Amino acid sequence: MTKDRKNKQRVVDPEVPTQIKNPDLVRERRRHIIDSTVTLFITHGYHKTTTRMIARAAGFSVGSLYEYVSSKEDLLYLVCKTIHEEVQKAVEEALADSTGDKAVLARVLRRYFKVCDNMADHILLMYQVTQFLPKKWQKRVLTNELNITDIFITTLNQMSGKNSFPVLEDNIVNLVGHNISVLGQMWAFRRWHLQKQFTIDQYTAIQTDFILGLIF
Amino acid sequence: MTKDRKNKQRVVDPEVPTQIKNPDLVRERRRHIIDSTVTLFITHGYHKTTTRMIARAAGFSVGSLYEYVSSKEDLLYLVCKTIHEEVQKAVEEALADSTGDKAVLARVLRRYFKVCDNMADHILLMYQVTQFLPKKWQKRVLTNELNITDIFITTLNQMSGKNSFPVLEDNIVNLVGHNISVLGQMWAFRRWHLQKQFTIDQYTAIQTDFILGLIF
DNA sequence: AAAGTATGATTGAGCGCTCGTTCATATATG
DNA sequence: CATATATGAACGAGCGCTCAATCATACTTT
Repeated sequence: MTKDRKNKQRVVDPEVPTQIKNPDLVRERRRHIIDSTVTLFITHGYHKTTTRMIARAAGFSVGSLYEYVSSKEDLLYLVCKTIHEEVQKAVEEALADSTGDKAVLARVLRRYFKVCDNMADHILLMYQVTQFLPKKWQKRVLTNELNITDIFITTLNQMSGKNSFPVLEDNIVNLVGHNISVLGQMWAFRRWHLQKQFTIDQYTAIQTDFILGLIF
Repeated sequence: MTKDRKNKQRVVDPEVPTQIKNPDLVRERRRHIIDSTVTLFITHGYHKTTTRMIARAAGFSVGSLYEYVSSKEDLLYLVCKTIHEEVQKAVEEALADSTGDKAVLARVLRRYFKVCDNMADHILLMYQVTQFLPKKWQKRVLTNELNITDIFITTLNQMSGKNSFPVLEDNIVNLVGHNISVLGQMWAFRRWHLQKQFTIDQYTAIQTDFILGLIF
């Protein structure tokens, strides 16, 4: 045997897998693996999900799995990144054509809370799992996570002073943006408790009053 | 010897350790172990903290460690429980003599946010780590966690209609209670980002306006 | 006081096991 | 035959946890 295991040669960039030639195949299967993994992570968490489970769920052998993904950590990164992109995209769609008056802002909020409700599992997963990423990747993902707050902040800044909107000072804008994104995500966190008392629509309605109250 | 290892006699209730006789000693050392563990969990997280690290940090051997604690999971439970009690106690103190007017509520909020700032690491740890508890214990801890929201809800209910307070409907009280506890804890979550723009005092001031705005 | 004994407390090498990862081999494709 | 892809047994690092052995101290006995 005398294999020298010392030339570890670990793949550093998580984007690049090992040896399979057909790039379309790779893309498709990676996507498939990520989807399977997300489901497993949601139900069992990161640490209790083994690579064997992942392989099985995706319909591969462990060996094949490692043709498409360079490590479990890599997979974790991909999962975080994918979920974030989905959430970000959904939020951006919800905020489309968001120049307007009070009623428009209310609609934006309604859509955003809806997104948080639909993607609750994913949002929760991101919060739980980001902490296990290596610091450098963590930063990349977390920076993105904050972007959702920033989306609201820039949106509010655009609205400020126009139509029926009062001119908002920076502090207020920042905090309102923060509160919006947080109160949405808190629905994901505390859903099971809150659902005993509110539907998502009621929650949305009251929180909207709440937020509009601060602005007007 | 011919010891029959079969009489496993595992301790079920996490409160009860194994064989050391002096109960005061046990209490004191447990406390010491828990404190050391909290620090380790905060810096490394639950899974990356090994029992060997814990023993070392507490100044024991692994063997001794297991005289005071029946398993790593047990220790996790104790950590969660302890932190929760500390937070709960701090919050209750902050809400002492909370019958009064607008100004009193404002003071209560100020105190609460202060607690969240002081105990930020602990609050964060609880959120991160509860998920690794066995389900049955999870419920016990999480139920408690929600108590903090409930403290605000009952406090608000007591204030409702008295002094300068308007009569608040149930829905509003519930949601305001929820928002208060959440916005405080969010300071712990997003401290590093928020601190770039706000001091805890500024944050408190604006959020207080925010919350009072909804009530009045 | 000295020697003997019983008991509580401490230790750390090592057991059993899990799980991420690899690689020699098999199979499919062209 | 050559090349691309798939497989899962085997590896070994690392972990939680145990327990026979050792130390420390108090209590008895002579």
